[in-house]
Amino acid sequence: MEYKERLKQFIQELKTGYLPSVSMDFVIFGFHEGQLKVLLLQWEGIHDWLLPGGRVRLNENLDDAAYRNLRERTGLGEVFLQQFHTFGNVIRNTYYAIEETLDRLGLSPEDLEGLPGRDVSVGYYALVEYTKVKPSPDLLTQEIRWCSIDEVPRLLFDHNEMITLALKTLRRQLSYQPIGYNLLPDKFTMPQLQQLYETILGQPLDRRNFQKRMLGYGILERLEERKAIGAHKAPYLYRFDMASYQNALAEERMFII
Amino acid sequence: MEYKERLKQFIQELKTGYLPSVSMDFVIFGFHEGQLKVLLLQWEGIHDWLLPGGRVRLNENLDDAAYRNLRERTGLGEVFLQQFHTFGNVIRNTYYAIEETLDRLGLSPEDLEGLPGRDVSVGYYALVEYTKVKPSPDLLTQEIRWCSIDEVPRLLFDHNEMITLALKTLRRQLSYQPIGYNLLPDKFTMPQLQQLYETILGQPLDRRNFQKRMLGYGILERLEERKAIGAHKAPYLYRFDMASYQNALAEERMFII
DNA sequence: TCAAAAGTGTTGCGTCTACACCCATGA
DNA sequence: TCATGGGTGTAGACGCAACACTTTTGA
Repeated sequence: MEYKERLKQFIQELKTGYLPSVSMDFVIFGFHEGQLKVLLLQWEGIHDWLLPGGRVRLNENLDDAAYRNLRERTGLGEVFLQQFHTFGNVIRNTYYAIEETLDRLGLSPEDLEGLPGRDVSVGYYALVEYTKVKPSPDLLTQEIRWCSIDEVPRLLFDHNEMITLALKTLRRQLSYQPIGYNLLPDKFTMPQLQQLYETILGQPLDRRNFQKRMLGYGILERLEERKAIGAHKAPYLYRFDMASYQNALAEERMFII
Repeated sequence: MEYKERLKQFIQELKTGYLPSVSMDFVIFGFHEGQLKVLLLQWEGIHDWLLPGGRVRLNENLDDAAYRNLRERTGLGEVFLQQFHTFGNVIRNTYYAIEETLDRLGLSPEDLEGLPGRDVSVGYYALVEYTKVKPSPDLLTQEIRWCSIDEVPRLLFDHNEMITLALKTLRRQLSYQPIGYNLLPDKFTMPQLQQLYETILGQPLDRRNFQKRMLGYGILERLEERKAIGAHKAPYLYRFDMASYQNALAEERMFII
């Protein structure tokens, strides 16, 4: 069985080229059609979904590994990527027992000999621009796709928990840094930005106050008009003023919503 | 040389009983005489200081390992303990080169064979009540002691960076949770609490406003008087009302200072 | 000309800040 | 009785939240 061979080869590589007992998992957020989405994938031979993950090379910095793995999955280099928690429960698998998972993969415990029985996994969350992402499956992956945040199915291992915590962190983070620009196209309208905030926070916001506050931070640059969207007044386009933006970040200014 | 033998035995244990390539380090905060302190230790044979650390047993949850290690160092069980970052740079050693450190320990690189060349280290910070701590050195440790936060010397590895980030996290955390009670004795006065906050935040606070706010949170219980401290009006004693406190935490109420 | 969405300004309330006086105590 | 520190109340500033009308556009 060719797939099984590939799998074994993959495991062999794990034993030699990567840090044992350390892995990483990614909660990759995207925003599309008014919905917050996460990137999920499916291993071959298993019909359940899980978060994309990765491992650290022997001579690679942890954060570098994160960027590398993310690039391998999404094709994106320049993204917001941040550690949010390290998960280290022995039984991180709350859905299927490990044995059952192995069985479905067509493996026996002997195949894993020499690997530590468990990983400590560093959780990262990423904010990416939905349209720029080209999900690319790897050796083990059968399918990879976006899933709306409130339609996430039961995932393998502790990955549901990871998403929950990542979202919680993101919401909190939103008060410290204007994160929006990672999730939106270069040029966007104020209603789009507001919708993003409302989606992440899960609550409606006052249109006028929102605009006032956002402009008050002095990190947005207004461009010319934009028409298009139907029978309404055309909203302005904005762009993040990166200089002021970096400045604000450096000063650790608060962005309370 | 007996010490070297112990060291080798210790390393042997590492190879078999613990997760390879994962370690943890602790920034243990205490508060005493108006100063914020951290617990530092010194390895035998090396005159430099470093943070207490630990490793994870093969079958042990990460957080359990943290509590175990902390207990082994401080004798304390019930403390505030929280992950703040995972450090994974290949060269986490910014002071001495690893070789030099080995040399001072009387080891050669061969002694480490079989161990991965580097660790990913999960940083935890702890808030403990200064007077309750009984620092207990381990096999490798020569001395262990409290050090005022602004007199921390250059530490081995990336441990200075860890303290900096832990403190930053603590300051930020202070706005989300009233952390004070972990650092103070059961009964404390308002000026004591204020001093704690001022010390952690590194800025003076208005006495009246501070008291108003703290009482406003409804998590403090006022007790009878207290005399003692010199030729002044005796301040009230307070105690955290644990029920309301837990309640407030659960609601994720903000505690802005 | 109407419906739907976007742009903008003002008012009021509540909250935080700044500030001063009285009280208790030991020397 | 005085110096030192602790307890408390109030007035003003500020910021945020609530809110309504006008503009644009396509149907």
